[in-house]
Amino acid sequence: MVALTAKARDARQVRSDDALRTALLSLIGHRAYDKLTVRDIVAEAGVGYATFFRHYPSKDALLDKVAGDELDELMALTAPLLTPADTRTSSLALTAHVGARREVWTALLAGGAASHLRVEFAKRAVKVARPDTVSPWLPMDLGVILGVSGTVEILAWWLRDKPETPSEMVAELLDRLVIKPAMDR
Amino acid sequence: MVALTAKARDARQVRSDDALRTALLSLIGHRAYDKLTVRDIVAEAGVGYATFFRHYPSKDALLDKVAGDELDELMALTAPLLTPADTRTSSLALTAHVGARREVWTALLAGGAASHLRVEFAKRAVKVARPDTVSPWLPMDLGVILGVSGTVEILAWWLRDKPETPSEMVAELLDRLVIKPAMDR
Amino acid sequence: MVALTAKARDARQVRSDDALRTALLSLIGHRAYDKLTVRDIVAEAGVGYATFFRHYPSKDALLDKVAGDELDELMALTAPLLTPADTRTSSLALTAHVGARREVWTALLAGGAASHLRVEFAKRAVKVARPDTVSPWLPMDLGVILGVSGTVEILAWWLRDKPETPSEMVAELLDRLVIKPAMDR
Amino acid sequence: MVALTAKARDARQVRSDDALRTALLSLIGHRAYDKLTVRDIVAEAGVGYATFFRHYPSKDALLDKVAGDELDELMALTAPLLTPADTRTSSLALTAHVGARREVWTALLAGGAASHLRVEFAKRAVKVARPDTVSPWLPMDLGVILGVSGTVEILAWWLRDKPETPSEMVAELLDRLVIKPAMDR
DNA sequence: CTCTAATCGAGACGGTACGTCGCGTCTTACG
DNA sequence: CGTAAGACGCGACGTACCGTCTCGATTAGAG
Repeated sequence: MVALTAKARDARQVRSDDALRTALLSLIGHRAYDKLTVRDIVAEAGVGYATFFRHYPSKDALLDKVAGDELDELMALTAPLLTPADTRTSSLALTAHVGARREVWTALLAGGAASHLRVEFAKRAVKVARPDTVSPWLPMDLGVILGVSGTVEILAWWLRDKPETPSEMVAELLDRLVIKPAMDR
Repeated sequence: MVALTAKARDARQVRSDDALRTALLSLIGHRAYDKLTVRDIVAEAGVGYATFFRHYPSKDALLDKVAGDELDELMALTAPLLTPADTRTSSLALTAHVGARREVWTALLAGGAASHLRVEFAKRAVKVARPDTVSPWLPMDLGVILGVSGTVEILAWWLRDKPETPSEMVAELLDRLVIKPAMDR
Repeated sequence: MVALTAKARDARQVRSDDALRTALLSLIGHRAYDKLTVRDIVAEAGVGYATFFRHYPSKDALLDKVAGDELDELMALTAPLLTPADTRTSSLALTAHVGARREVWTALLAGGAASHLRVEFAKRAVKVARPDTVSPWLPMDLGVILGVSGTVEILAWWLRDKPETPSEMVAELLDRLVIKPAMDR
Repeated sequence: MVALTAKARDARQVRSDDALRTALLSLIGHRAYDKLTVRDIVAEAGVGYATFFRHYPSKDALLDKVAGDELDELMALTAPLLTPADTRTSSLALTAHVGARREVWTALLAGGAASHLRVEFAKRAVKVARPDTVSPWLPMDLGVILGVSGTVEILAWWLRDKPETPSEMVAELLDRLVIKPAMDR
């Protein structure tokens, strides 16, 4: 049995935290992230103003947390599959997951949050990047940047402009335009 | 016959406008764009606060103007060269020009202005995009998005992380990672 | 049963409000009211700028409140005494009270606030004016105007030019020059 | 032949000056004096903005000039008639003159300019005040103040509230309520 | 009847104060 | 006795006028 050392959190804390995260995602779907105020969020969450700051030091911190969790889930699914031999499987896993959580990802990629997402995405991508996954002539840091950027742009285009496109076709585009070019030798 | 160059403006207007644009570029190099206030800009420009709004309705409008002008110059040089047959020439023209105006582009690509630049860039790119410059299997709007995004990311990486890289090598990367994949059939 | 004295307000509100009112009175003594800025007042009060507007919609509103309260107190003392038979008692009550609160009244009557005071004074005077207190040949509204105006002028002259004059003598002047002429038949 | 010594002014100056004075009087009839901007006045006058300041150092200066001229005319007519023996003649001259220039005086007495008028009026009144025109028990400066104030109030009431009242009746009120009480011994 | 200097219109400019808004802290009263 | 409600200090916003100034265009009136 594992002694759950860390933080045994008050039930109310969990409730407030959930409310805040849900409220952010809900609001970001209808309004630009930077036109959103902390007061909007707490009103939507049905939570006291000061309570927000007991959970997050700023609006950005909440966004980073929400986006970060979502990205962690995504990375856990796709990164292990990423081998030079079969990039298609990884691409498909990615688009399938995003397609399944469409609402959340639409909110994150629209409404001005995309740039925050990009940063969080890049942080995680550098951790899993291995030298053998990019071509020798391509500096690895640039490879990561382009991989993240291309992925974000394709997903945003998909969810924003062509939501009917099946995830397999998006995976194909992702593989062909972003992954493959970086692995070409 | 005198070539009446459009609007003959008061000399003071020109002076203030120049001061504002220069100030923005100068400040953006040292501080994040969104941590910049209009008051910072006018202080740097040595111009009265209200004068800012006589020239631009907002901080964003000034940035868009500055970035837009720079982009217009860039597009004028590179777009005419963009043919499917010889994309390398166009890439080289682009990186050479950016390298020549290194300070300005460094300022625009660092400091949080990159997302604004991306938007302005895309506006101009859709105007020059022709069906024969992207593959049939690639929706043209997505092609433009990825072209712009990839270009911005590579330039930002170059100027920020590897300023010593010769422009020819950057052009090679640009061509291979961004242009070619979109033209592949 | 607890006598709930109307609106039980936050202690901070009371503190800020007091500070603002005191600051206005203090500043108005040294500088013309219309040369006074809201920023001056909040600086004197040791209160944030925005806080001013959380209490009053404008500088005038604060003055009207301060002057109004002072006038309410004055009217409560003098109006009941105002009978055609014995106007002297009323006049004396008035000058005695003003003399007792000399600093406040000096501030209100000097420094350009007199015209505001006049208006507030008139509002209250019309409420207590009774037909039998002015002569038949004198329209009552004009009677009120002249009564108020004359009173204000005499008080201002007293406090500004002849502060040593005893209140009894001022009451005599007030009665003879302002009250009596309007009651003469 | 009269040698026009003084300033032989440029015809354009005279035109601009007239336009400004007329514009002020015209505007003051419809809007409160202190809600009036210099730009409003020059727009109404059809005169350039800077031109205003070539004629008057401030908005107040223009008002004082306009009001002052009007008062000079009034004083020239009424002051000579002011004798203890026959104050009625003087009162009548005053109300008759104001009635004849009704529009101008209405503008000056309404619209917040009354307090400026009061000051200018008082300046002129102290110059013509003679000891024998006020009672011994009444300090002369207070006599002047009350005379001016009462006159202004009565005129304002007349023009604002009871414009149909014949000037003779106003003169009667003025004499009985303002002049006589100050001369009573 | 011309020429020249005064005057003008137009309006940009540096300032100052306005009143609003949102932030993040801190207090207060209530349940 | 903890928490929501919200007052507060702060500081940027964008607006409105102020009074100064620069700029050509025009126009009076002296020669």
